[in-house]
Amino acid sequence: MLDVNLFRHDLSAVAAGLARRGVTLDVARFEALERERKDLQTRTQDLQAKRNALSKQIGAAKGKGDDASALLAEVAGIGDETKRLEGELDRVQRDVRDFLLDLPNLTHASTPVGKSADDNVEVRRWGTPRAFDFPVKDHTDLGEALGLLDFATAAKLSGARFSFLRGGLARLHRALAQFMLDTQTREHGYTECYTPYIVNAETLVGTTQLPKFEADMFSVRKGGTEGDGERLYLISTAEITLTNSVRGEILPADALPLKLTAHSPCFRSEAGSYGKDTRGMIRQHQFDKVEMVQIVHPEKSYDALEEITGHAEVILQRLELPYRVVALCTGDIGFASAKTYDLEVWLPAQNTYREISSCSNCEAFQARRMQARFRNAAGKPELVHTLNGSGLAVGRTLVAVMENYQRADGGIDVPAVLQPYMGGTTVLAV
RNA sequence: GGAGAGUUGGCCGAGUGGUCGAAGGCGCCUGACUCGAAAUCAGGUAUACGGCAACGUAUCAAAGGUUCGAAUCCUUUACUCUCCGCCA
Repeated sequence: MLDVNLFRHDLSAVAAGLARRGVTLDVARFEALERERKDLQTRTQDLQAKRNALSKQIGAAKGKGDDASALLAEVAGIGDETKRLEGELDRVQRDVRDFLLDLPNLTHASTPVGKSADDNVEVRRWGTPRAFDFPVKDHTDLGEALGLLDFATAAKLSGARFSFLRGGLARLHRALAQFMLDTQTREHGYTECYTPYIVNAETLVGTTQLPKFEADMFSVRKGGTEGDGERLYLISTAEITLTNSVRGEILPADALPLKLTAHSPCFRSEAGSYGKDTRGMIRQHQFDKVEMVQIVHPEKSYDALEEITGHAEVILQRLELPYRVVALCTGDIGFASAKTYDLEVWLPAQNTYREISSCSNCEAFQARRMQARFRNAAGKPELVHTLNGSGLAVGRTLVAVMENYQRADGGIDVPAVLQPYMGGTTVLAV
């Protein structure tokens, strides 16, 4: 959520900022809402002040044993009018909030301006795609031929866009997650967390999945589908739980930066993505991810973005997977982010780089929704900045390992850094 | 699932209808004292919104209700704790 004071003081600047994203700000609507809010607030508060003053006099009079009936007569009628105004004020304040909740973050000056993913800007490349002297297979063919990847069984159990792994591939999947977590916790100073996978609506508002993106979430009801209990949601990323862990908190300054990581499943309904990446494990309703979150001092957040991106890159480097870093343009960047780097890994079967990590600086956008603050040098609460980055998406990393490490005989070599996690296994053999 | 007790400021804790945004303590900040520190003493110390300001309004888990007036009374919800049951 953007700062309402920015709207009040420099509406045209906000409109210009949002225009960079291709979002048109309804200036007239905001101005109308604000006018109404101001008018209602002034009138309501005047009336409340009058009522409070009279009520105090009644109290004082009764305390002295005086007759208060004249005062009571005077205050009669104020009550109903106050209540009516309070209701209207409440309504218009909700409208203002809803208006703000619907708008994306302003992008950072360094975020390239563009309309779509085509306008993203490559920042750097690492590694050289391997030259194959045999026809490459994609991970689906490789996995199914090995009998380790089974989409038919997954479909029987759950439907499309789920996968069922067996044997060495299931273990390789686990090895990847372990390796990622170990690297981030031992070498980069993150605290490992285990978090709930089911969260309430308020949590999702904090990290901006609600109210705008409910269609992308899976939800359940307390008390079963028949119940009318509270609706809860399956997390689409551990960013949700890690970031919301500081919701409503005022952190001491020396608690920053707070660096958290978690390995979790992620559940995405991906409504509207039909037809894209229908084959294989690229786009699934359920996948695992190791997520990194940093809660930082506002002045440090852009340094932290470079750092967190580097932390994700280390994983790909250790796995010796070629990748490139892309700065997302204003037309492709996420709702809450001011600046985002995507890491794209080389997939030989697709002969292209595909997203495997996304590292974002949300500045105070999430913090404002969450009221996540720290006590600054002046002793005053100030909003923190929040960052998140995948370190990495485990399922897509598995895909990248399978395709980049495939052998002519259809087997898959185990990357050296993963072998200790695989009991010394060096190859998933035919 | 059943029974009971709770939820007040950064923290502890008082407050059962009126001048209570809230006693007292701790912590923190400023000043005095000191060569300096400790101790002591004095003052200060929530957040948001409106207003140039004075000041006003709201907030005592959340929502609703009663009342001229609610931290205080009523209803519902959430959470915490204790005991019983069940369970990995």
